[in-house]
Amino acid sequence: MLEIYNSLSRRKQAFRAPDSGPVRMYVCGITVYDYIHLGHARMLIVFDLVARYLRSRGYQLTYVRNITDVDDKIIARANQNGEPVEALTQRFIDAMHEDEDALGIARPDLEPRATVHMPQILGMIGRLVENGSAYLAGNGDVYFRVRGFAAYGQLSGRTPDEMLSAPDAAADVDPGEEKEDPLDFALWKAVKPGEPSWDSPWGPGRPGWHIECSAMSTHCLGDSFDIHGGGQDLRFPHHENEIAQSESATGARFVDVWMHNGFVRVDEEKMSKSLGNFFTVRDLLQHYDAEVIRFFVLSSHYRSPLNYTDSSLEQARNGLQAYYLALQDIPAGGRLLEHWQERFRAAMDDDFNTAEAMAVLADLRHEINRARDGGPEPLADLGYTLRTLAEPLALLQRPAEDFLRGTGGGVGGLSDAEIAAQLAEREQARADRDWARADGIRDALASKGVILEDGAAGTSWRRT
RNA sequence: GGCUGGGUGGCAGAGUGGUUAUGCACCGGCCUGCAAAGCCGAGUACGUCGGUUCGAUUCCGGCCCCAGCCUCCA
Repeated sequence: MLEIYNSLSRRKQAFRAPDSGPVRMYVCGITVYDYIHLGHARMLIVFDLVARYLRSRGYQLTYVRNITDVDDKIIARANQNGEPVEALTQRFIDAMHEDEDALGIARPDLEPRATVHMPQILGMIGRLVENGSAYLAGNGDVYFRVRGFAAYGQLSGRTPDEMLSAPDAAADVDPGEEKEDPLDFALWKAVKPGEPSWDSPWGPGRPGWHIECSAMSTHCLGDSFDIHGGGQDLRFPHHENEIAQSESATGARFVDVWMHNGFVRVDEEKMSKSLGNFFTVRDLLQHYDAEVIRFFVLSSHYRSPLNYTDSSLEQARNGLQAYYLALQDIPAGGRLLEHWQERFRAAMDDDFNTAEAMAVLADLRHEINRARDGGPEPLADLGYTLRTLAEPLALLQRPAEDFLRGTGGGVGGLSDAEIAAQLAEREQARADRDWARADGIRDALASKGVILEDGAAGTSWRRT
């Protein structure tokens, strides 16, 4: 039985799929004004994992992940670049897709963009104004009346009064805002010079950040849906506000299960743009295979902080390499060994505990190596089982040679042909029992990142 | 100040009221011309002070420390 930790109830709960129709999942995606970094990648990988695992468990799933393509930062960046907003966002949407593809992240079923859902956004704001949940201020902004929503604070575990007692709470109201209450937040921002705008019943302007997700998620999935995900930092205020808006507009319970992934840290500090301590996916891919990055991300539980240090990806690479070494030359065919599946499933059913699940895969790998010397379970079955179980993790799906001989992201290394030539030369040296020369060639290759292994069936090689 | 979540062996990272997590690294042995990979084996843990218990890393309480949110942020 699958259990998922629900941020709303603050405990693990048995997952209940809808009585009919697919499981509906919405995840807050990327605000596109720059290249994605490892923190974004974690979110993308985690929910890709959730989607894949749900499907592997037999659920039908509709997975929606939005793209925020209008907001303060985007506008600021576009102005800074002297570039139209649409050009900027399209550029980084393309870049995001490239990075996703590289990381083996399957596209969600729907990828709605805020700027093409203005009718839905305006419709929801209209309903909120009509039923008194929101109001038009003198400055042309439309605000949501937080005090009018009794359940406000349920997700963040704070009452409105507690929020106001924060040290800097009074500073929440920016100059130019005309809120009835400091906690109120903008649904619609009146246009300012140099900003893109859309017509609305309240005058030209653009949507606030939170409303797009309420409008697009309910538009794509219905007033109520099953899972809503995003990074930990979105829990408040973004998701709290989504609940308030959506439920005030529809009168229905918005979301069943809220999932929040933990942060990536760098030397125990949050990785973020504002701290400047981030690594973009593109930079990392220059040095490491994408699967190594995925392996690293999945090595810890999705809710735990993931600490990135200099050796993190080295460790991950060595670890992943061992799996592919075990999978090398495994006979084709085979069938799924169910007792391994049970162990794996038990781990994954426990709130997607990939760390535990990967320990099962490590044991399985060990069993494969033992089976080569004749074990109780057939090699082909063990290999097939390992690959099959790793499917929802999107790991170990390539031919072993591809991974082991891949460029590893290294630039300027030896070509396959050059390596082959060196190997032939070394074979001759070995045949001549000229060990000094053979070892010299091996050392020279090693210094260029090529590892040789002499086996019964000849010498094999791989790149580090 | 309020609210979250944490403190596990050299590093990463699960888990459990009494029995080996797992991986990487390191050490010994086997294998190898020597290596590598693999196998076999060893070692190094559970922030701190109390409490409950026959027994706590695991439950309870205090304390210390860390990270995050309370403002844009995956």
